[in-house]
Amino acid sequence: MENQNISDIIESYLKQILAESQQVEIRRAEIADQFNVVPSQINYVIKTRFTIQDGYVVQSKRGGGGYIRIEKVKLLDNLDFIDSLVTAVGDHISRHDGLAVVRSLFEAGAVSRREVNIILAAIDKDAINTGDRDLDQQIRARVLISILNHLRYES
Amino acid sequence: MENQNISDIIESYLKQILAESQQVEIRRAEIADQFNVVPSQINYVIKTRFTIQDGYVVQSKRGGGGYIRIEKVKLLDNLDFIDSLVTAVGDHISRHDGLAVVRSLFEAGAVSRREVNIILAAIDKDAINTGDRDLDQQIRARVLISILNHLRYES
DNA sequence: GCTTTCTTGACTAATGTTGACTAATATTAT
DNA sequence: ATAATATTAGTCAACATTAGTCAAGAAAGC
Repeated sequence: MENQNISDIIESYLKQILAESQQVEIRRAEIADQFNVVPSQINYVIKTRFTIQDGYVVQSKRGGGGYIRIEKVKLLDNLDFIDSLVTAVGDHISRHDGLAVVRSLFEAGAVSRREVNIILAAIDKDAINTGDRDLDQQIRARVLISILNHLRYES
Repeated sequence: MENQNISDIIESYLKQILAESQQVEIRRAEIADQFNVVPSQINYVIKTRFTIQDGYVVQSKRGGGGYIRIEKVKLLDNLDFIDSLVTAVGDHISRHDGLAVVRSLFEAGAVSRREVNIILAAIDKDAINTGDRDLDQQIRARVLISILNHLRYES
């Protein structure tokens, strides 16, 4: 209770709203003003406390009428499995190893055969081909992890 | 939740009409007046929210009796649907336009909601993020086209 | 002390709004 | 018919309004 930093307080404030509502939509500058912090601190709070691992999905829009929307999502019970695959992918991955990850997903029943083909198309060598082999593997890793993260919850 | 900006409001207004009618025909100045904006804002709304990727075709005429007509097109009727999307994607595509393409796929019944999420995850900004925006758009285009091509074989 | 987390602000990016100018089409005058 | 004028829509660039990124420094934990 004591010695709470401002990020924790903002986190609590948002989660209090989310306890009664499926989602919360804010104007960044407004909340920053309300808690007397710089706007970018709101990004920090969201980035550190409202991740997909925590069960939150965040959307935003800039410009007039812009907003940040935090949505609470239902996490599936495959979390440990997804975690292990995310770890396996790491920050770069070859096509061959990527294939193995996707095959694991299929064998675990996490994705259908059609979905396998979509994922494979996304990480295909013709799709991701910058001419820089190392960069390709990094992009492939990010694409795969992004997909894995979306398989954590039902939308 | 509130649509704060006027462009969203005008978009909603037009789409509400399009929900019950195949097309809507407006006089630009009239709508601009109705929503208290400058006429060119109507062009902005149409350009950003009623693209072919979104499944709309826009025709207009100037001069006396001029009009802007927005027509909702049935993508399923188009046998070369995937082709048209591939063309629309081109050799580079923004996240915004990519989203529209995926939405079209879904509305055409070419992919399920689950598959939509997988594809969106694959072309997400966190997934494809080399630090070079141009390169990102190129990769996003290739990934999308790779997926589109695989969908062509499956269906 | 060293490491991690938090705070801050300068800079960047995306999106929306406005108005001056241009272009196309229709109507009217000659 | 042709030219002049009126009536529409289109383009573009400046400006406004939001959110995002990043890195430096401060504070807290160990």
